[in-house]
This record gives sequence, C-alpha cells and structure tokens, in this order.
Amino acid sequence: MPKISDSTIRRLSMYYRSLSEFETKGYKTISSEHLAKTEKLTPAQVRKDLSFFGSFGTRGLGYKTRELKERIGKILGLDHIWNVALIGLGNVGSALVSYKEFQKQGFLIKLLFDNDQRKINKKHKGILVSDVKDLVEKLKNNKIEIVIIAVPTQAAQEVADLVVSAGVKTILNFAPTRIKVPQDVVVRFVNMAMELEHLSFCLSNQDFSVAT
Amino acid sequence: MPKISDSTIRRLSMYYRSLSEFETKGYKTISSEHLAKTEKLTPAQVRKDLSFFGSFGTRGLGYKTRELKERIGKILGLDHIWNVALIGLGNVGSALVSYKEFQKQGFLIKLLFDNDQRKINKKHKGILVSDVKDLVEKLKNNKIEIVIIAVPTQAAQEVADLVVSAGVKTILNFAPTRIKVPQDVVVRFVNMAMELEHLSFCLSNQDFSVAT
DNA sequence: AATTGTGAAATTGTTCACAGCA
DNA sequence: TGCTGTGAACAATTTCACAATT
Repeated sequence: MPKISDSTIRRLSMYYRSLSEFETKGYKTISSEHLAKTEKLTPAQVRKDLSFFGSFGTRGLGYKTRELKERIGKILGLDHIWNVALIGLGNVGSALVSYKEFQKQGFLIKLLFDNDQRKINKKHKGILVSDVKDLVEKLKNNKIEIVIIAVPTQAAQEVADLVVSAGVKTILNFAPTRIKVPQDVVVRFVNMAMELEHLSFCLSNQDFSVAT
Repeated sequence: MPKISDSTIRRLSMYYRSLSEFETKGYKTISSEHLAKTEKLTPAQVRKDLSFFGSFGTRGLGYKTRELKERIGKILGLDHIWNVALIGLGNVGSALVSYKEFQKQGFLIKLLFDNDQRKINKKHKGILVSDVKDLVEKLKNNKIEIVIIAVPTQAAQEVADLVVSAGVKTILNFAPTRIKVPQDVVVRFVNMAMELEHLSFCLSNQDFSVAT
C-alpha cells in the first residue's frame, strides 16, 4: 500500500486527458515516451507513476491507448457517476454549473444551494436552487459525495462545517480562504488569484529561474 | 541566485493572504510558528521560504505583520498594477471578469476579447469587448503583461500563438488542454476538472494515504 | 529491436537543531 | 529568554540505467 503523492495524482489526470485525445486521433498504442513528450515529462516519470498501480503495458510495444485510458480512469474513479452539490451561485458558482468538463468526467451536479431568496426555489440551468438552510438534510438524502464551495470568504467556514456534519468527505473549495475540517475530510483548494500571483512573481523576478 | 520552487511561490501567496488577515485583526507582530499554524506548515518551512529572499524578522521577536506583508507583496509583484487581457467570454471568462480577488491584488483587466459578433463592441461589466482579430495589435498598444485564456479547447493553441506573437510572456490558461509556447513564456494551467478528479481519486482509493 | 518495469542514484524539498541576536 | 536564520540531516521525488519481455 504505497503512499501516492499529489503530483502523481495530478499527472494521472494529465495522462487521462492526453490518452483521450490520442484515442480520438486513432492511435491504437502509445509509448511512455510519446505520452511524456505531450506533457513535457520524462518517459521514466510516466512509467514510474503507472508502476504504483500495476503494470499496464507490454515490453517492446508500449501501451494500448484505450486500455490504459480506461485503467487510469478507473484509478481516478471516473468509471462511475459522482453526486455533487454546489453551494453559492455567485460568479464562480454559476460558471461552474455550466462547466462542460464536469459532466463529461461523470461529476453530476445534483443540488444547488444559495442563501439569496431571489435565487431560491427557482431553476438555474435546469436545476432547482435550494435554501442553504436545508443543506445538511438534502446532502444526506441525495447521497452527495462531493461538495463544491463557491461562497464568499466570510461564509466559507460556516458552510464547510455544515457540509462536514452531513458526512461529506470531499470538498472542492473556491473561497479564497483555508477552511478547517477534520482529518478524514479531504479539501482541494482552487484560488485563481494565486495563479496570477505566480505569474506576477515570474515577471518580477526574472533573475530567479523558476520551475515549470 | 537560488532557484525558487513552485511550492515556495505558492506558499508565499498563502503567507501574503494570512498576513493581510492578521493585519486587519490588529496583530502588530507575528512569529513563524503562528504563521505556520494557520497554514498547516512547520515554522521552519516558513523561515526557509523567506530566507531565499532575505531576512525580514527580528530574532527573539518575530516579524512585523505589516512589514512582512509588504515585503512578500513586493516579492510577488503585488506592489504595482499589472495590465491583464482576458480572451473568451464564455462561462469561465465571464466569471473571471467579476472575480473580486483579481482587482484587489492589482490585476487590472483592461481588455476583453471574444469572436462572437453578438458580444463584440458591446460592454461587459463596463469593459468594451474587442474582436479577437485585433488581438495582437491591441495587446501591444495597451502594454498587456498577462493574458488569461478562457476559450474552448480547440481554439486555445491558436489564441496562445497570437498572444505569444504579441510579445506577452505570461499566460494563465483555463482551457483544459496544454498549450505549447516558447521557453521564455510562462504558462500557468488551471483545470477545475483535475481538482475534482483528485477528490474522486481520494474517494476511490481510501486505502492509499494521500498527502495534503 | 523496442519498450516496459523497477531498484539504485541523483536531485529536490522539508525538517532539525542550534548558533546568533534582540 | 525567545525567536530568527541557516547549514546539515533527512525525506520525498525524479531520473537513470538496465534486466525482462514481446
């Protein structure tokens, strides 16, 4: 039972995307070298990442594109539908509801929540918006497995506490603040400003060489 | 001239945000231990990160909150305004235009581009939308330093090539595909689906312990 | 002949532990 | 005394290099 690093998981996502593209382009097989080149990695890195989960290729021949894609898909849990709820229908939240990639990968946004009476009980992109008051109950009843938090900073911790109390173990947090959760809950944090800051760092410190 | 790692830059952003909060809360000074605790890091990590750029604290006392915030802000290039252009006014693009954190940190979205005639020459959140046809010319004329690409996958590379040809050196890419650019151009890649995949990995592989 | 899978080596990143200073 | 700054120790990650396999 090895410990899988964040970076390996991230790269698996990248491989999955590349392999999907190669599949549509009609490539039947693919080598670690080819896969590595498209993602700017080394072939050894690709093989090492895969080796944590088994051996999926054939020596001398490479990997079957379709098979490897499916194996990685299974590792990433993309072989079935996940029930997702999204909290907060501001700018970011609204954009996420229509974000095509989510549906494509099997992330089904089943519930929407907001605390604005003007939005509650109306449909948003075909999904009824519920009151945050009913959050815990509805998360439980609908067997929600992943929650996306897209509320303002000040509300983030409060909402997170409710989500945790509903038994949800995985949270994607778009609020630009760290939220505190118990050990067994996984939070991924997306902060767009942080990425811009990275770029402005690069512009401001061209004397430092920066890893890419 | 040390080589600064991605993770150090990322943490500097986190310190900056924490320090801003501590400043508003009225903390005059702060120790590496306190700062570390709020970000779930070790005090040594905080001090090491800072040590790459100089020595900002006082032995026995800690750091002056305001001063450290400003020093880190300067390192991250947040001490002045950056001219930003955003290409693609779909769901993600529109959300980003209204994203408050950007303005707050000095990222000024000066230009918007789209290729949809219904959007061109109209105002979007107070900013006139230009035709992508005029991209190169306008990027140059307006001294744009950072470009945010929020166009569909198929258009991403084409747009990126134009951006590069206009001399822009830093790109934030929201299109769910890797774009190829010359060595001297820095691209940061934000893929929301990837973060959800990380969560679904965690749900699917609870036997693997995952780093947080 | 080509390419995987994988221990071992090299590199990078993190933490320790303590000297140095207010 | 308390806390920073940092070289040395340690841990994690990546790359190398080669045996194994088709």
